[in-house]
Amino acid sequence: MTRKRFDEMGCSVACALNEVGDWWSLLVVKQAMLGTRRFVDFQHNLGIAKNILCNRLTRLVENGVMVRVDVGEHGKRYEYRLTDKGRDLFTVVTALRQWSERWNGEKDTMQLVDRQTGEPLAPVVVQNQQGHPLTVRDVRFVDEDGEPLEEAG
Amino acid sequence: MTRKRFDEMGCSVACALNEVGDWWSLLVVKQAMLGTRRFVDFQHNLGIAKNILCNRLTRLVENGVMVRVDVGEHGKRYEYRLTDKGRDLFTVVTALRQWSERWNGEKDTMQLVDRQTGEPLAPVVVQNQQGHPLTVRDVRFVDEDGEPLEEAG
DNA sequence: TTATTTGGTTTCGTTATGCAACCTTTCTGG
DNA sequence: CCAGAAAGGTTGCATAACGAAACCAAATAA
Repeated sequence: MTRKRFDEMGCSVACALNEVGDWWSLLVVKQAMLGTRRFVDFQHNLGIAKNILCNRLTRLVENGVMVRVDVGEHGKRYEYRLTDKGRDLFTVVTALRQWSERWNGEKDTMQLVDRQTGEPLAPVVVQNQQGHPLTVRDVRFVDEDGEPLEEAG
Repeated sequence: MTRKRFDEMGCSVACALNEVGDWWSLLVVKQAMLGTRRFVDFQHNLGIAKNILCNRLTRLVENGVMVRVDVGEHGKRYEYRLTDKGRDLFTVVTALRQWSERWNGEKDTMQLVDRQTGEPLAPVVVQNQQGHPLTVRDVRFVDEDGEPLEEAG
């Protein structure tokens, strides 16, 4: 039995999870955002098994989230770097981090601050076009024609 | 070998992934945000195996993301509903959805709009205290004492 | 030139996932 | 009230993913 395909469910969330939805991928991306680029550094910082790391990096490269750059002077020695697509996951990672801190307490030894001001970041929120914050209760789910969706059942 | 514990890595992202980081959990949460509450409805809408769904719902309840409410008139018949903690994942799910739509195209038959105005949502962004958008390059990672972190290696 | 580091691959045992069958309790139609 | 269907699981089995450690070739450092 192969794992369920998430990229054919007609759901963009499922599609995203198909690329970064396993236990390790987002952690690798997060680590890359901290500046880690080398295989061994990912391995040591994350405590991940080498074969799993190898597999994840390969998949992230295949999906365009990271690129493998040959930095060897006389042969192969690699760096793994985030692409624009990968860097764009910053919102997701930050939202996840903040959610965890809100509900599970500060278990992180690390904090994110604005490089300019040194102040902590504002909470990530969903907003409408006017910049007004929205909760899940403030939105409606509509189909392509703008018709309301009633798919509770 | 048990799966790696993510809640003891001193990383809030890892801690979050420990709760909702498997393939299905976030999809269950997303489905609940669409209004789904019953076991069979989750099953049909997601196409998930019953034992996996059972396992995920149990874990989500254990982690306080959902609650199981007995709605049977003369016995047991359940509804699974999001808690405040679960609803707070709206930001994460929306960020993930938008990321997928930006980079993989519109593969979703569903759209989110502001219930009031009917307009599509604004992109979820990370901001500083003044409401200015920040990319990963605009932030610094500091430890508890505010000292810059250089953990690339 | 030898030792060490890097970036893997292989092997093997354990865990997770998917599918189908089955089971008990509750609701529905007549 | 009774038959049948539906809800909400559980169990068993087969396959896939994961984790730890051993091993290995190429590149670099000493």
